[in-house]
Amino acid sequence: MAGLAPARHDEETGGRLLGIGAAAQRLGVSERALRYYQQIGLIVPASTTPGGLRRYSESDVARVERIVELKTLLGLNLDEIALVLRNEDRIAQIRLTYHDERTSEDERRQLTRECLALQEDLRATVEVKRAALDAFLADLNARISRARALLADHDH
Amino acid sequence: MAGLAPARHDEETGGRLLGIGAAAQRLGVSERALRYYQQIGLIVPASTTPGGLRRYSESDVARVERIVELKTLLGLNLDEIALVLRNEDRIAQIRLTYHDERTSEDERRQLTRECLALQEDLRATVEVKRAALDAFLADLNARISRARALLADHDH
DNA sequence: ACGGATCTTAACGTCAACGTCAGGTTTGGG
DNA sequence: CCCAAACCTGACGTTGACGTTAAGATCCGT
Repeated sequence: MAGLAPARHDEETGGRLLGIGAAAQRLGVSERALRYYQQIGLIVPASTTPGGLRRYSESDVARVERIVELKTLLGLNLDEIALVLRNEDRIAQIRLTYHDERTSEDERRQLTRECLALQEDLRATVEVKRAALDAFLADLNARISRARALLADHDH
Repeated sequence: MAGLAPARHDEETGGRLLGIGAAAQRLGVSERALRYYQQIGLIVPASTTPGGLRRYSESDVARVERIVELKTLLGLNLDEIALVLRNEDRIAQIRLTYHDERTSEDERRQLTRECLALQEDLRATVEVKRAALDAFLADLNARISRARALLADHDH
């Protein structure tokens, strides 16, 4: 089974669904943002009431948290985030298909390779960013050392 | 003597100045962006022709490179970038007037300390980002390892 | 079955960071 | 001196990611 993976299917949502207001508050984003994310296909609430009100599950919340992370941390725009999420959805689907009896050995290997390639692609871009950030930090530290030297010199 | 904002000593520009077109092409930004950066006070070209054409020095180019770096790498907006650059200009100016008789010891120490604080503040935010990025990478690597394990298992 | 909080869609507004003309000016090579 | 290329200054347009009403529907506790 999935260890810590959010492979939660909505059969297991246990009734603890959030309205859009509560979800927005917990996430620290606006209701408008949640509707907008849905509008552009980033997320669909786990269910809706017969009257049409959005109900968000915990995995929905986690998904939005990921959206925010990808946005603030990696600086991706919503189109790029859509790509990443689609990849991850694909991976989840592959994992499901993988355990299906009707899936052949060859198919499974193929799917796993595809999944691996997608993840490694993302890792490559992230590592480029990390390297650049390290260089930036090194430069910054050098500047700080020089300023410190100036100070120490003056305090003689 | 235009000693207002840009404290770069371009005595040694050796005539190798770039027009806005060449500068933009080398930097991979638009001419409009360069004019806009000037408009909001991020950069002033090293000189202008008597007719009013902008001429960019190598240090101007370097400055714009820094702007782009701060933008793409740290995700700062132009207002925040203005803050960082002004701080760095200040440090450069302090370094230049280091042996100026008219600056008192106390003044120098105060300025240096102030700049140091600002730099360390920037470093703090950058390091937070770096830590988050590392966590992100670790998670990604874990996912990749699991996928690899799946593959190896199947290749048995 | 009612009323107030919560939510709906639709539509227009906003802001940063430029893009894109239009119409006139400057420059550098021949 | 001439002219095409490069450049200038406004001024208005665009795009992404929402913010903000407006006018009405839905949910839920009593």
